[in-house]
Amino acid sequence: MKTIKPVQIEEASSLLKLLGDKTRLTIISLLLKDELCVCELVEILKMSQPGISQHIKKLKAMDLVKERRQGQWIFYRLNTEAELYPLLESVAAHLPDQGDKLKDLENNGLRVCCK
Amino acid sequence: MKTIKPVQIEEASSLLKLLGDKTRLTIISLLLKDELCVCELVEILKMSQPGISQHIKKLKAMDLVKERRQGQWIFYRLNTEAELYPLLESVAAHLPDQGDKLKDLENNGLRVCCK
DNA sequence: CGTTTATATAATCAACTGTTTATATGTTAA
DNA sequence: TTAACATATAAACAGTTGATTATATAAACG
Repeated sequence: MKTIKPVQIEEASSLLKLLGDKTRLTIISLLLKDELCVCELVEILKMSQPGISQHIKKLKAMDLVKERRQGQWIFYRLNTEAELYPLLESVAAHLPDQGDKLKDLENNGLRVCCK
Repeated sequence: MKTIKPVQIEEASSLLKLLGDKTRLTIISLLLKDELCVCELVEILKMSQPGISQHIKKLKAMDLVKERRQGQWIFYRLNTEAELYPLLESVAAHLPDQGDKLKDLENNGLRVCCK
């Protein structure tokens, strides 16, 4: 059994509010499998590009994701060193695997490769 | 390591949205220690009685709490058999203990005893 | 009965949220 | 430099939310 360092209720509720949105929670569970760029998320979530960017912005504001620019793309990944990451991880452990969504994307030739 | 039965992202995000409110998250963490009635929560959270009732109503709608009437009071407790309880419990494990709040209440003679 | 206490519901409202379209920034390649 | 692509930001807007006050329901008790 791993020891858990508690977080303040205020911080916890802020994180949970972010996760309490279907789109963002899906983004998080996808990032759990692999880093992704905005255009890939647009395809998977069938949502406008600015919509995705807005969600990413909120996740960044809570220090939950890191970015890595590669050419014209910006790849986002979970920040495993975030103070709230352990809580995020505990939540994620209850979510269904999203690997199939990435496979679908790849099969449709929409995966941004060249990493 | 306990096996986790995954829940749909839709359900999970609904629960997390509920928990993503400071007041409700505090209520949940208090109920983790003991059952409580509305008037006790009003004292602890310094909020209007209808405000508390509205939050309780939302928690009930998600089957997260059970109630037990005793005279004029209605005591609420967590429903440990709820489908989403395991996720709730995982989240709660990261929250600070709220035992002191109940102690304070007791010391001020505001605890509804006679249980 | 009427009064007090506890809780629920209704109505209201300001603030916030998630989305969209339009536009700006920035990188790549012709 | 210009065109194409990826992402960010701005503005707008409908829908939701968390709170309050006012009122209703219900139990306890004189």
